[in-house]
Amino acid sequence: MAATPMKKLNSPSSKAVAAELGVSVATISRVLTRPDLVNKQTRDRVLAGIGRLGYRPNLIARDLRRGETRTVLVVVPILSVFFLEILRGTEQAAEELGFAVLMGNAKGDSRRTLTYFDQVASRRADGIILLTGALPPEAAASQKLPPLVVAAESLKDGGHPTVGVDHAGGAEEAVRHLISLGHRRIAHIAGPDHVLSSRARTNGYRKGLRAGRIAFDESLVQRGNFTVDSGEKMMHVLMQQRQTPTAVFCANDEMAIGAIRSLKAVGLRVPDDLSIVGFDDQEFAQIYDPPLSTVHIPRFDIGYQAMMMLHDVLSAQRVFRSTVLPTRLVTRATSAAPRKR
Amino acid sequence: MAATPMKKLNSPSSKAVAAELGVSVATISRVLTRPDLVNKQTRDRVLAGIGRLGYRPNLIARDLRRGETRTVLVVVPILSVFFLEILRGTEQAAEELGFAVLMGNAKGDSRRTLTYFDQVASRRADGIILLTGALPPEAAASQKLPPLVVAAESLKDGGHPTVGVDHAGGAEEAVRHLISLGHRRIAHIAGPDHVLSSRARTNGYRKGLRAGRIAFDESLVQRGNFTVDSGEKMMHVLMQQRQTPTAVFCANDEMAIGAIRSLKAVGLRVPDDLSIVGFDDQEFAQIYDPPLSTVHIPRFDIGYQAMMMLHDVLSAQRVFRSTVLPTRLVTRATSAAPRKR
DNA sequence: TTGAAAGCGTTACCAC
DNA sequence: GTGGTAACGCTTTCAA
Repeated sequence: MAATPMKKLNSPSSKAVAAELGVSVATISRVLTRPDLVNKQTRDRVLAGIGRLGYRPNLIARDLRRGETRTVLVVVPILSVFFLEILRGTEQAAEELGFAVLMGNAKGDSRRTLTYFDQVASRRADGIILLTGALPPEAAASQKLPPLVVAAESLKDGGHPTVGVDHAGGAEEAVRHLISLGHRRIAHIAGPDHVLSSRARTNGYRKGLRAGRIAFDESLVQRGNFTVDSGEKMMHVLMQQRQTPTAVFCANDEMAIGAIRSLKAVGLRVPDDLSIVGFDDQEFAQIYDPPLSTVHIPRFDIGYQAMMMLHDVLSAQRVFRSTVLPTRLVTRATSAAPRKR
Repeated sequence: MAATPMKKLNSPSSKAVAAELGVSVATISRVLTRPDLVNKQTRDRVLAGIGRLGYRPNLIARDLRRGETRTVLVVVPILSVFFLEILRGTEQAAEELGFAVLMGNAKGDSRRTLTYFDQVASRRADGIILLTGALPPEAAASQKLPPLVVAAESLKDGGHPTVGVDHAGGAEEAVRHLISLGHRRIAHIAGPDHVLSSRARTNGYRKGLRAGRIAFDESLVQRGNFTVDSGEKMMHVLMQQRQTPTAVFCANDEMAIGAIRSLKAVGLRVPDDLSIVGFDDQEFAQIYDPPLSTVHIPRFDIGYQAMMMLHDVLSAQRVFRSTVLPTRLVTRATSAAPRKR
């Protein structure tokens, strides 16, 4: 046990270093920011002094002077795995651009998002990446929005730069996959109707059926709420129908797992008796038993692109580039040809 | 599609507001920070003006003046689910204390941790919560450490304030649980030897055996590396022994799942044929089929306590309080009495 | 190539 | 109760 490691760290100011070395503070600053402007001799002397004295420029003072923080705020609706990989992407891009990333958690409360808008109004960050899907209603009206990029939801929010995901396309691909395996009675456990991505996935489901010339059958779609439990329940409902499905496309991975659980409970096996496909490709999808066929969302890219786009917004005056990223079907062990009768 | 929502937001300075209202900047500042010091009439007038003009104090300037940022930096070794709940706890405490939380990702590179130390040397944050388990070797030597709390690993790093977890206690409880069910041949799939928490869990395992008067049998412990695959492999090894175990205590949940997978592959059932207990209580543990018996780590509390402790460190000069938080066994569906012979 | 000095937008001390 | 003003530590003209 050391004596007192918690030394109050009094890193010196540029003034102190300047005095010590007999140069001006301007020179110190230049050595750090525009070294080419200063004579090699003095430069080396200053550099040495900085090292010896352990000088660190006060970034707060620099930010104040420069009027920018080179920091962005990423606001997530809730702290969940889903956003982790997005965050990684944002971080990566931020690092490349020399930005720092601050994370804000709205905790499902749109008013908390407003608090974060305030952070940039207060100059703690230069801009915001919104992963909350929608602008808080209170803000939508306001004229004074911070530099903003909306990501992960392909909402049409009146022309903000957006990084979206092709939910419909992914859903369609999943259904086509099932069809190509030979399925005809393909059910759908949908997500909440008010979630835009959820709606898009249902649209994709219908489009997939149409492509396979399969009539849409209302009794084959049930609506869950993205939880394992709701998936389990809806699967149960589906199995009560007169004609049971041979495959189910679920709007997310949790519900897919619920569906499988429901099937296992009555002694049915996946994919032997029924095929299941999820959506999201969450981490547990490949760990699960059996490993889940699902639609992969390019989460890293979402984060990366959003950061890059925000950077554009920040440097240029106004940018309207928006992107929709493609999804990708990952076939694992829960989808197979239907049982022959 | 609106015309141009990306208005450059020119929030006015206190000087501008002061001029507009015919008061001094000092008054503006006081209204915001010590409202009791100013006459109710002027206060109301200023407040109204602030609202009308959309004034936001520049926090950067305030920080510079005050010499603190009321921001802490949480450094995670990697961006994984495990740290999510810890972060939630830190955030909660930070909010209660009026602090902001910045997250840094060391990406498994101890030198990157040093970069984050620099952030506080540069006054972007007041202190650091280290979730990386250990101080970077380069820093351990240095005298100039930032205000620091080490969390989630109960390392003895020369007297830094620490929020630890009782890994050994949790492991012991898991083993006692297995014993109480009637198991006698209890194997252990350990984690990497260089990870302190992993060693502590193995110690707990031995302690549990001792408590049950069961002789330690070296052939019953295999070392994995915390991945699903390693768990699978080690379980396979275990089943090659002359005398196979009836239960296995795994040092984390991933390896527990690997173990179960290995068993299923050879037609053995959990918990009918073998009991499995994991450690960590990750999210997927309760989703898995069958739901995993495991040792819960109070992640939220770790984060919460660490933030509170850092606050202490920041306000008092030097504090040496350290805490070890208890774990809790969660029995789900992978542990049961051994098969009768 | 270097230094002096004016700010950046606050806060807090000192007068009044 | 309120105003004037000197810092906080930096960057960036402008002169020399």
